[in-house]
Amino acid sequence: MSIVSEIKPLIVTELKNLYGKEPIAIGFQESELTINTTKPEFEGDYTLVLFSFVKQLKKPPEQLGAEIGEALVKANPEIFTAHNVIKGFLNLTVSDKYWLSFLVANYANTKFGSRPAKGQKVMVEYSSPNTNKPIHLGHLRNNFLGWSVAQILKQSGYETIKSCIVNDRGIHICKSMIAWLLFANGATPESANKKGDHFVGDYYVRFNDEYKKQVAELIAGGLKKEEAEKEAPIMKGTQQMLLDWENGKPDVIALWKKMNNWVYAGFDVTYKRIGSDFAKTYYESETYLPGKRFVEEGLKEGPFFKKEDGSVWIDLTNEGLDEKLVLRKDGTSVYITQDLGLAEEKYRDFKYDESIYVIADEQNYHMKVLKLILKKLGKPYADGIYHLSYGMVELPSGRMKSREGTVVDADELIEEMVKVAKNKTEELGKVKDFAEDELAELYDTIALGALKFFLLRVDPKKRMIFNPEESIDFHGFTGPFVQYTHARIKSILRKRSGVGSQESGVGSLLKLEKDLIISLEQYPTIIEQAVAEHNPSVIAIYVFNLAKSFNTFYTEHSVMNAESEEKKELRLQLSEMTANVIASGMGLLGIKVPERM
RNA sequence: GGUCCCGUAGUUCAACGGAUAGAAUAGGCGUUUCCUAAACUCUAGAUCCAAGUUCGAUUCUUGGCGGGACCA
Repeated sequence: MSIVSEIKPLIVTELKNLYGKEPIAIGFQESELTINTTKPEFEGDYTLVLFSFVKQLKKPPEQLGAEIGEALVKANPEIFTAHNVIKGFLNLTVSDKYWLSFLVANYANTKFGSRPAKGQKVMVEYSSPNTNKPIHLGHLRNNFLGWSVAQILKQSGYETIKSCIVNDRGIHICKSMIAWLLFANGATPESANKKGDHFVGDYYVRFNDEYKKQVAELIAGGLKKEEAEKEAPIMKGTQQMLLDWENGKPDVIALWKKMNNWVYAGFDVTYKRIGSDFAKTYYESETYLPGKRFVEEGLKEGPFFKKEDGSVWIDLTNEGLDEKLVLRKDGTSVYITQDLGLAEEKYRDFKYDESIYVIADEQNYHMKVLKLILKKLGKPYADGIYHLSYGMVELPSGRMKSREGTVVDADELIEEMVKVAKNKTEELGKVKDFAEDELAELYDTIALGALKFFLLRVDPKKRMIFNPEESIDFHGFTGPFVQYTHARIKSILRKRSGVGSQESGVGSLLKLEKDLIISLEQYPTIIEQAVAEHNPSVIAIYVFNLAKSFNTFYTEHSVMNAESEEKKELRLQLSEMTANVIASGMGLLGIKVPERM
């Protein structure tokens, strides 16, 4: 229960008491009330916007505000101590007593903001890599988002199932395979001393180089560009390999398994490092056939229909879209075919209430179609499908392009960040007594904290720009800033001797103390917002503001050398609760907070 | 050709239709015999354009201009 949700019914009650009998006022709804935190330049804590009542009650806002304010203070002296009206805004001051009792009740509660189980199941599908290349920056945004959203839901009382669909089949992996056959001479990740995903990715690049070369040669030999692209031997070989794969040719299957396993071994290392985990992993090689069956079954009952050439379609013109192809004329599946099958399979496996797909916004149309088709088929789980659409990560120079070699590799980026964390830490020299493994852990915590915070602090829906230089910054609106605040608080708390009394015995609060409590009090509301919007950035922004609020307080007022024992106790409670909320909020983002740094 | 998304300080991001549009960073001025200066304080700086709805528009509507994505 937050203060705002506590205030609202009180206001409704007073509105009814004051104006309920007037014929014009039919009813006052909590949902119609606009309550904001009061802007710092005005006196008060929370503000009721009066304009919506002005018309209804035909009273000037000043009079209206005065009447409501007076009635509220009179009826709830424990909560409100003062009010004032400026223009159309009623500013209410909440009593220090209220804030103090809130603090005493919650400062030691490390679960503050968590909710009891709701009995609802949510699947979160995220990460979903291709097996032909290593994880890059764009995947990182996906991974961090998916993990964080799942964590936020989990702490809000939902049962969550994290899943991943691996795109392990198709032309792309065949390209890596054929390049390996042609150029590797039997090399392996071990023999090349390379991470498996990078190793396989290199052959994908190698394929493209060779392909380009062959195309150029053919064009020089007189072929048109289109023909050359079709006729290049390496491409023909790849297409043959894809057919062989579908027909289950043993040596192709064996090679495919071998190379995919190299990739998985590489992915595992990265996943472990960034903290991604999955309760269930699906593989496209296993879901594309059920996808076809799914369509074939739907064909019997409509709404799928077959055209003369044998291709299968669904008509979405009534929904404002076109006819969509769901099975090619040769019976092979298209992208959406396997997604239909997978949706069915996921529901059968877990009977979810909601199924979140963390997928880039270039798939908006695709996901819309997927949901529409399932709805049209009358699937009970269709409404529960939610596309968590996120914007692409771009470089200052524009979109990352693998062909131009501008893709930011995840492993390299993390290494780079760790290096910067190490240099900076050594330069400051605050943890010289740390053992080597403690140091390594700290560098990882800071590096990943910076990276995760950077990618999660922006509204997922928005495209974002990654500037390599700025992103590595550890100052300002960054993960390390928040981590540092936490470490400083912990440093204070370590100095505390014994257990303080529950009641601090302080009667009133200073401005900065109160600001901090108000900020702390908003944490549960912020989580609710993050849940409703499927948006971790509100937590990142909140936790940053909280840290800033503490830092301002910290420089102004001493905790251990407070003016009195009572003040000291109060500030210890404030510090402890701030540390708890920071740790909790950062935890929701998948970011660790150090005891020292 | 059709559908969708986005335009806010130099830059990267905020702002349920609410008060003088917030931060961070880069720039300028300061703070360390006192709990960690990866911090804090002060300063300067922005809503793409034009209409409309509204007591009130960065937010909603329409039309431009600019950028991006997708579909056939």
